[in-house]
Amino acid sequence: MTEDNHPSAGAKAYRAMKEMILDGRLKPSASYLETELADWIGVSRTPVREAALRLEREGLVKVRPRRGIQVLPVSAEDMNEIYQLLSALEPLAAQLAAEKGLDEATMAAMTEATERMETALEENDLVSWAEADDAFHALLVEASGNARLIEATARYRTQVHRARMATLTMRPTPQKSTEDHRALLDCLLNRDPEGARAVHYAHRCAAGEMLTELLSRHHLDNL
Amino acid sequence: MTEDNHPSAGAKAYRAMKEMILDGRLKPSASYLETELADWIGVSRTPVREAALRLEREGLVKVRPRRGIQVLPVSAEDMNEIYQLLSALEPLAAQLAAEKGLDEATMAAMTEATERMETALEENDLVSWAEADDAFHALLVEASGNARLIEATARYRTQVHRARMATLTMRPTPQKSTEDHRALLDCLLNRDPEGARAVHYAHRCAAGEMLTELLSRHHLDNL
DNA sequence: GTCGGAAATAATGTATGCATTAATGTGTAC
DNA sequence: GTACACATTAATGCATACATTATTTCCGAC
Repeated sequence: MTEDNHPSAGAKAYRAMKEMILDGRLKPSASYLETELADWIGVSRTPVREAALRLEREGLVKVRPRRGIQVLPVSAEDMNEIYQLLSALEPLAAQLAAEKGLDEATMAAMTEATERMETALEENDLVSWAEADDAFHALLVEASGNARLIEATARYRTQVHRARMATLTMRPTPQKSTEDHRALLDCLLNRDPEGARAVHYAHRCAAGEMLTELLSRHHLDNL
Repeated sequence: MTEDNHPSAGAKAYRAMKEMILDGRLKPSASYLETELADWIGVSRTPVREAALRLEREGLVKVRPRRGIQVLPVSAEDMNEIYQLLSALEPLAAQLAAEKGLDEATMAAMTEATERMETALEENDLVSWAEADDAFHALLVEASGNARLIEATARYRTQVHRARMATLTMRPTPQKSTEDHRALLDCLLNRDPEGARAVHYAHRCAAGEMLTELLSRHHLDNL
């Protein structure tokens, strides 16, 4: 049957389903049966069910009794909620990271991510820019050292990713955004917690407003 | 408005396990087998496993392959992490609630909770005080209208509850804390988002420092 | 006597079958 | 013709059986 059983089937189902949602193979608002997904992934219903429950907790799907596992569309209102949260959480991460100080590896990685954003901006390579931006934010939260904070922000990453990708070409050139990252990095290196918090809070609020405005203006309510 | 009134075995297992952790029938640091819990609750392993995975996601237990489901002790460091998060999340809730304005029912309920805190303080009834305090915070977050914010804070409620109960008799009389609530309520009624945020942020920071200091001073690392 | 390896045991992870339940379609009655 | 009810069908939720794997114990060799 399944010859590829080295990683656990539960993790396989989770990753497969998440990936399928992310790349659009499972369409927003559409519903899928447990059996259907199980066949498709190559595992039984149990791990699929497990994964569905987990994805439901993460807000990506809704399991509706007898009506299938529905991929939840991300609305402008959802992104507004998420950005409100991230505008509280990430500045906290920035503050904590500045208080603790960055270790060598993190410092290098964040500097590198910032430079990648700057060069991508010059070359107008928006996809590379977004990737570097994602990496920067992930590193920042990691650097806070607060495991629960890391976990909480990770939960929203895929949804933010969907929205960001959809709006990448509509948004203005991320000049200011890139400068914000450089400014935050300076605060981190100078061990200035209050500055880091303030800079990143402003950054997040601006990003959130820009994104939700874009989404509602373009009626992107089904990401 | 938790509609988890299903007679389903899954919900039953979840509630039973959470309750057993909360009231100490399942002891911190101890491990329990899936079969054991299933027999004890009166369902099969499947819903127990489901509940265990959910509780692991909530940080209450850790499922360790072949070593059972371990009830995680809450350490001073854990409470520090949680209070850092809540110090970011709840002030946001206060701000959003003040921006939106409270509906009649919420306004009444929060006013009532505040009054209960005040009378409980006069009568030195710490348990009632803590209950009213919990209710106030829950109402505040609900009033933010941000579903993800509500969900995120709910996740830490049981752990905070454990720590608060353990330290209830050690802490100084919550005079200042009660006054803070009254001040926050005024900000909410006056529709003062910035004030609400600031007042509640200060409140949360103070509460967090007090609690973690108490926990580490009394070496309460196994709640 | 101690260390290493192999086998047995026990607990998890997965699959499957069964029963419950909700949804839909058809038939009959008004 | 429409509405309501009953029956059929199909999908989930749960339980149980099975397979996988890790841990521990025992035996043998050095």
